[in-house]
Amino acid sequence: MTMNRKLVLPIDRGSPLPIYYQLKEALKQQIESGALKPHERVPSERELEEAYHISRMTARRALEELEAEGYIYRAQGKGSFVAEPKIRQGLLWLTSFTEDMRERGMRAGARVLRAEVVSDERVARKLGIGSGEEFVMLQRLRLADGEPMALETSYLRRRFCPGLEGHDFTDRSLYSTLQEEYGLRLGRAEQAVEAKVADGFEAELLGVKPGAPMLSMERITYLDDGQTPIEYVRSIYRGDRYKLYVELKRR
Amino acid sequence: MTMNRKLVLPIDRGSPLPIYYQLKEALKQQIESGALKPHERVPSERELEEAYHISRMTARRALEELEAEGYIYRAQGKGSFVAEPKIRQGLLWLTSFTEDMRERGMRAGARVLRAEVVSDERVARKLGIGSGEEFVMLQRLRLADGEPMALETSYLRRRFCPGLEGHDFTDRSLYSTLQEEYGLRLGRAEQAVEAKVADGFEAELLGVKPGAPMLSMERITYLDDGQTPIEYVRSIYRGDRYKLYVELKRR
DNA sequence: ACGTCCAAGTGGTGTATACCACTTGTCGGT
DNA sequence: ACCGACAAGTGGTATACACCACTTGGACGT
Repeated sequence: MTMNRKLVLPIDRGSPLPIYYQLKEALKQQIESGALKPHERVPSERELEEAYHISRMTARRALEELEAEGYIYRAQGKGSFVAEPKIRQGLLWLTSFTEDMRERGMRAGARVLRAEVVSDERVARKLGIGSGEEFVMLQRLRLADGEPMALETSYLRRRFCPGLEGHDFTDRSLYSTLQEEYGLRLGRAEQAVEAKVADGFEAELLGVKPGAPMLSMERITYLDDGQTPIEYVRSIYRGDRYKLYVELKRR
Repeated sequence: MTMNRKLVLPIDRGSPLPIYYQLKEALKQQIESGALKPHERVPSERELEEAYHISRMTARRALEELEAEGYIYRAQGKGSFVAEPKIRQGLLWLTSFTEDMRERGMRAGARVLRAEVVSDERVARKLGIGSGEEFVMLQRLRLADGEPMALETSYLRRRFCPGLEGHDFTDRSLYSTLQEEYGLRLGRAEQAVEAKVADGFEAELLGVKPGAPMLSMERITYLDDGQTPIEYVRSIYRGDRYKLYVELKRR
């Protein structure tokens, strides 16, 4: 194809956003919208260089990042091509239950079981903080499309979010409340995933039989400074409704 | 610190390996050996430039890749620093069982249960290829420190590795055999993780009770062109011995 | 003694250039 | 008709340079 419909992508040299980033996002949008189809050729480094009057290294950087994010694949001597739509990554990203369900095409909901101030030595130890500290403990039955999906128990350090226990989290995202009401921005988390079987309490709440397979997750969340622990969560998901999807790369 | 013990890393300009790669691997080795400790400063881009008479962009590329692999973290205006091991170990990579167990500090082993040529329509459909294609099916009981850990069933496209079924994979890594004997380099994989309970067959082999919790994984592996499927694997891990540790980042 | 400012050092972005390895199609000779 | 050589185009590596944003610590003034 030499017809080369030019794809007039909006690159703004005055923007505070880097050029390679603007170019990357523009191409990404072209791919996600379907304007560029899987296995279709994407402009080469030198074509981009000429089209936007940028240096090849800048064009290259945009393409490199698109490759790293799985949007395109590249082959020496051949060119760069649109990759097949990948499975959305459930692992790797720190998201709330609400965001997770939306990505899976389901509607998130909750039934608040407990919301109170507690002290808990075990939790304090997990977070590596003094055992005297108080937590806001929030236990919710999480629903997806109205059906039970998971039992989620969060412990938040009260000194960072006093009064949190007074909010109603039936229809409200915990993470957006932390951000908007308390100015707390989350940065990263350490999560452990393991298989369990449902005990009587969990089975009753989640509508499965005792002994049914469950995915159990334990998470420690840190603020965006990367080192201040803010939350400990233990979640148990129905094994028949919940899978994790991961894209793995070779090191 | 200006004392600057020089860390004479071996960089060979005549080598077919790229300079940035040699530098990256050398620094990686320094970190893994403990010569560079967590949160310790690693040489800056300009220091590396001068020390090895390479350009800054080359030094930069080595550091960028180390950051992407979780070995270091970088901060504008401050420098580059060694990351804590748990960060690195929490990043998921496409690895073999052998490599995974080594990271966990255990010794990997295997008992080969089946190694034969088969056709399987369901597997072909998973890989998105023609249903007539033959596979080399390899089923192994995987051991960690001599104890059963997982049951692993791999299907490899026979046209890419004819005769693979003749090898003995008791002590041999499947992935290194693919690389060394057939020149097949793996690039990426899509993996699904879910909770299951052990059936009678699995329980017997793995030494757990029927109904015990298990982590089940399904993986499709692609060659390093990013689009040619080469392998379908189904693994089932003992829930009492195997957990996933993941480092989550905020998007 | 205290604060302000600034220079030096760091990583981040961008340009311009060169050569290499690999793929593909074409032109030309046999 | 075949095949080899070659040119053109692609991504991969490397150099050298310039300027920016940000952090830190020390010099300087008050």
